[in-house]
Amino acid sequence: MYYRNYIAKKLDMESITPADIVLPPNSEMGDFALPCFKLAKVFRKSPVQIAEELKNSFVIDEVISEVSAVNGYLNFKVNKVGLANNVLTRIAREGDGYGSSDIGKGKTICIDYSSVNIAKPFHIGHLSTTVLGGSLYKIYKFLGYNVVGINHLGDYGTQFGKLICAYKKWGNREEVERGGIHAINALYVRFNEEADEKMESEAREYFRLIENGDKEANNLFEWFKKLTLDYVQIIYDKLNITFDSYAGERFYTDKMQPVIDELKEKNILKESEGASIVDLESYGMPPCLILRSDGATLYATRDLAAAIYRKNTYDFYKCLYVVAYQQNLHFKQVFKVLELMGKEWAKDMVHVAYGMVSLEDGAMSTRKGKVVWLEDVISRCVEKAYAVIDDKNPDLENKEEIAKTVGLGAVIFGALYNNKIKDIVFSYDKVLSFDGETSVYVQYTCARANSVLAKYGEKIELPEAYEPNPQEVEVIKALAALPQTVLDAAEKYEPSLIARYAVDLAQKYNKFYIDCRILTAEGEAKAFRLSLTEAVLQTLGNALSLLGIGVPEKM
RNA sequence: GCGCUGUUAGCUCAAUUGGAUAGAGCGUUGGUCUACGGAACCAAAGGCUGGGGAUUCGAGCUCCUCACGGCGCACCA
Repeated sequence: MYYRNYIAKKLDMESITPADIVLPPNSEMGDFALPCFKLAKVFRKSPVQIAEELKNSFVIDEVISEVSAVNGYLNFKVNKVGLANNVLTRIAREGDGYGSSDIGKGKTICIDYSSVNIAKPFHIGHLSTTVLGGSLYKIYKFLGYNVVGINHLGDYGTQFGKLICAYKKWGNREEVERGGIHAINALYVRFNEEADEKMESEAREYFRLIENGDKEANNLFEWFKKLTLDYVQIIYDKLNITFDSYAGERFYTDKMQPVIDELKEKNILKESEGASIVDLESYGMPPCLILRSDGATLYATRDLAAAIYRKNTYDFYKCLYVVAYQQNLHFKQVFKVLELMGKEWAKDMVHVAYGMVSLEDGAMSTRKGKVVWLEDVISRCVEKAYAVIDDKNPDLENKEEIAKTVGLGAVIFGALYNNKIKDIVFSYDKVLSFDGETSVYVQYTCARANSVLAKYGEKIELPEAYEPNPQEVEVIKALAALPQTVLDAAEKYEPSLIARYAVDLAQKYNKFYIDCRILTAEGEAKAFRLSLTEAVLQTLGNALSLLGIGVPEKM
């Protein structure tokens, strides 16, 4: 942004703002450019002529070293010595904080993500919300926001009555202790396969018992809940995911009545076919169901209560829901109802929607056993990483640790590399591929950089007057782009921008690395290239850590 | 039927939000190889950006329309 501001200021014209300064397609043309087409109307001259005139009146200085006019574009080249110095000193000074900011100071962002269901194991479909939310959490923290990570547990509903019913009929304590969450899930699956009308009604009764505080039913439920949370915690630890609140659906049991009262009071609630709804027809949406005809609350009721509770508790600046696009309509309805209730903060609610995961032979189905468990994906990636390390670098210490960093990186990176809205067809071939645009490529680049620095082993001093060659400039420019990339990722709720940034920087460094000797270079070139290497290592590490991915020194 | 969303190289995806010659990875073909780590690098081939229209000096991006896929549309979450 610095250069854009500088150029715009220097041009000193009302109709030119820093946002008008663009980047040329390649750096031979220049480092920045001003398209003069819009100015053509203002000045009633051809863009070519305007560019030419601007070029002639522009005074070269110590920041901008060259100006040229090409086909209606005014192209600028910046002084590379200054550029390199600014970027490299800044990275050295800011270290792990390079790319961070304080724009979020004093603002709170709530992020609802992962939101596991009690008694259901993690499958590959839960990966997106978990790593997307986890990364947004880190990104906003990095930008100075106060962040509240919320795991909105799925801990309410008749399925828990079914589960208790199944457990009482077929289960026993040792089996569940031994089999953990998969044993619980098996009971639930069996219920859905075998239950008759009698069991269904028993299940409804058990659910009522939970609701009414029955001791036995609640003890069982709490036990299932604990087993689930212990189980997911292991996965969260591996994925570098943290939460500040586990207030789930049940937490809002006693917070829905006030919402219903408020809706009535504000005359928004309507009777329809025996149920209570908020009519959204004039907004082109189906009605939002608040109470079933039997008086029971619904999904939307709880989400309304949760939103209001979060606003009251955290006074958020924004409240994000990292949930698949399947629920687009649901969130549109809930947000609209909040607006109709007169909550001016309804505009701060954001549904961060992402694409669906399916398998190569179609949609996943727990009932049919067509499911890929996340823990299996993780262990296969780690095993593969171990095998490759063992093959290429058998004498390495901490091979297990490194394999974890590499394998888990691949799992996370694979889920974050593309635009979140794209659907994903899961395939083991893809997650287990460690070539090309992957976290492994980025980590490998870091390992190389580390290796160079370790061989040199002395303190590195950045030379002040070194004129970088074109390949070095490419790396410098890529390095400079991290702060803006982090801001963009936050603004668009899109961690993939950071993942792509990391690959881009790694590619540029690798190109430089192949063509330019570092340790055998002479004098200033050597010192500069070592500084560059240090900066790349630091910056790649910062980028990956925003995704929850670590960087091994060797691999 | 209505709404949301997607469609870019053989495959998986980018494209600085309307700018210059649409770029990467995988795959294919050919090359770099006694090294600062080959999990790398270079080169070639591969495109009417799903079709058609409109707006604009300029459209992969905006608008209209059609086609194909995904998701959703009242008592599940």
